[in-house]
Amino acid sequence: MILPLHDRVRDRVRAVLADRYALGDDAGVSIVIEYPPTRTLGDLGTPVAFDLARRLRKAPRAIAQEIAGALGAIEGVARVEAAPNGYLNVFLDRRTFLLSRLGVVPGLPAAPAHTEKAIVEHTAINPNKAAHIGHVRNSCLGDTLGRVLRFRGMPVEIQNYIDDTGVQVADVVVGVRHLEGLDLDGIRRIADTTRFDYYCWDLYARVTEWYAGDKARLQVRADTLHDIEHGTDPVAAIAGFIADRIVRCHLVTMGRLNIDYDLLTWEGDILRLQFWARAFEVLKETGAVFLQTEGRLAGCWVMPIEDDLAAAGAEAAPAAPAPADAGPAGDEDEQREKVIVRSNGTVTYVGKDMAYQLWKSGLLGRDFHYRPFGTTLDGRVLWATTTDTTAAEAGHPPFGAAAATYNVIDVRQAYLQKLLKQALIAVGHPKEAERLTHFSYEMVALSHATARELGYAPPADSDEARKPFVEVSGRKGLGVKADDLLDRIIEKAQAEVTRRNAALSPEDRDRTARAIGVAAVRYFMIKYSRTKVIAFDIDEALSFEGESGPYLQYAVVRANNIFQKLQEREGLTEADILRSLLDTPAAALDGDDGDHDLWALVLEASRLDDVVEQVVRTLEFSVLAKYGFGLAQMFNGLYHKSPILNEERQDLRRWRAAAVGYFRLQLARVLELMGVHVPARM
RNA sequence: GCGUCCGUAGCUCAGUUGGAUAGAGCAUCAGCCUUCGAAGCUGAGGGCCGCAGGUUCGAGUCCUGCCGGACGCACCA
Repeated sequence: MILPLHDRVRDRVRAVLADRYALGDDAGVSIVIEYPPTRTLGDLGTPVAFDLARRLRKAPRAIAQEIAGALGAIEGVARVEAAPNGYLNVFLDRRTFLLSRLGVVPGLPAAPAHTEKAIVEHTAINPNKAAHIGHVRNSCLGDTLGRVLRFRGMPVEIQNYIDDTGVQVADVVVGVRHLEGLDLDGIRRIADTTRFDYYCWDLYARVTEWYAGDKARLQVRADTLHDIEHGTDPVAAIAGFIADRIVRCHLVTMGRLNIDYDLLTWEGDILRLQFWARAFEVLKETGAVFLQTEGRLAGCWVMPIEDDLAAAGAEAAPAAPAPADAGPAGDEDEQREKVIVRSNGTVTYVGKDMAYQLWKSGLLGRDFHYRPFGTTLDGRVLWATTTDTTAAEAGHPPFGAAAATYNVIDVRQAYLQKLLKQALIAVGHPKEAERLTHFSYEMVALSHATARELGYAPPADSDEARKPFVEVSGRKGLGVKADDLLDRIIEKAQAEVTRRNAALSPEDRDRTARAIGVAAVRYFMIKYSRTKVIAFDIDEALSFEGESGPYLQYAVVRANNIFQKLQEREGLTEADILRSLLDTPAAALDGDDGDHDLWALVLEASRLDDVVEQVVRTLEFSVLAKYGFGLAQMFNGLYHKSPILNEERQDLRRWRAAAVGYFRLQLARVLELMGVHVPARM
């Protein structure tokens, strides 16, 4: 870990600036710590002298030289140099650095842990059909976010929102009852004997077609929705059954990817427990919403939309809204408004979301009841909300009321998420709004090749054919199901594992193939910027070569093998080697022969904490993916160039082994952050 | 119309709060398995960083305009 050294260097430079140039903390000089492009130039560097050049009317190089001369000794630093171009470069004490990273000698104290809780909401798949590739992107990002926050010491609560009362579930209920003519027992038999999420996937597509055949049939949907909302059986019972079973399918699918949750929040409970009613009171009391009495929205409770939402006014435009009374001139609806409660008295999706968000931020003054729903991947109770007061209340951890909330939802929801934030401000909680983050990401589409493979080729002369990718459509049933993708990639991994490791037991082969498949899928989902549309190509995702999850795993497996062989052949453990380093000259690490690659690996491996900080700051996981890949690349280069087992010089092999030991520790951590396990062999 | 995002090598993409010679993977070509596992390594070719201005000691990165593309702006969720 490198950040404590950043801080130490930065503090010392700051002290020199204050001392020598009378530039205190209020002078606004930011001391940026970077990494010089090569290790011969230094290990850490700062361009601070460039910043000061104008202010001090001096050449950057001269300033850098002055600072370097005034710094004095810094613990853990071998020397500081002013580069000819004005950079101030820091060379670390390599031996001490590596030994302290490995715990052989005491290191710097760890940063204090965060204590505030964060809620991460992700997945939130409509419980009416199988998960597809787009959902996988959401869940992988959300799960990684949770892991990254926890890595920094923050308690995290992962929630999965279940929309069990919307039209999507209603549509499948319509299919069950009107297309299939089934009752609850009938659908239960099917659920018990088939891939139920796949069954519903197809049924849902058929219902969509059925509606298209005669618009009058939409009345059936409306009636079904009404029955679900009012708990009228048998419709409500069937809807409840479907949602429950599909959610369990989703949990299994996500579990295959090492993704799980602490709490399932059911939308139905938000309504039944009057969360909305309470939120509505708050919204009315604070004037955040008001009853529109005229115009086309007459009879609706609406929220005025802030200017900066509609038009990107850079300035705050104080007191712009001034709702209601004035009544904007006639039909010109200058003042834009968002309907929260429809004229028929029902609440919109945004309203429900506001109630949910108020609860998440601890501002609602109500709580759910909780029931055990299942078991998490690590054997804890997976909780779900409930209205049932007699359910097992005891023993559940406190839920909700987080200091920070992250909503992982695709970019198309940006507008609504912004409204949500605005609502928090409107009810008097700007701080909570500040700490509400919409973690947005772009869509997953299909490459033309993959769409063709799935039997969907847009007509050659159509607009679709000219686009760079083909859109996924859940309604038409067009898309790659998450489980199909996983099945295929694991099957392929298994063939590869079998070819390479004939002696492996079937169980080990299976486990290994699953680990590799997960790595391939999860790395693929992480390696692109979240602002980029992924044109999903099945062959590309299935590839295990080059920049891929398995490449990272393979590097760790190789490193593990070295230590295994050391143990087998010479009875040496990593601990033995580390102990022996205390009185071994560190020429190998110091690069006395002009080769700094071993040290470069150590320094790069230590950057994980710095990378994680950047990841959290930018919410950009491609940074983590690239870091892991680059680290693995450095190791692989060294692996071919600098042998350990076959190295005769004791000092060389020991320091190489120590560096590799640190490398595998750090890369394994990177993989863990991605939710990827390292198999014993592959 | 308004807003958000994207445009970097043949293809797919990185590029850290502006910094040192713009980097990977795939594809192509040439090499490397008797030496810790070749899911690997080494090397080569391939770039008006969409275009034009501006700010700066310094711009792929920030600002303005334009061009091209995606998405959003419902009494749908």
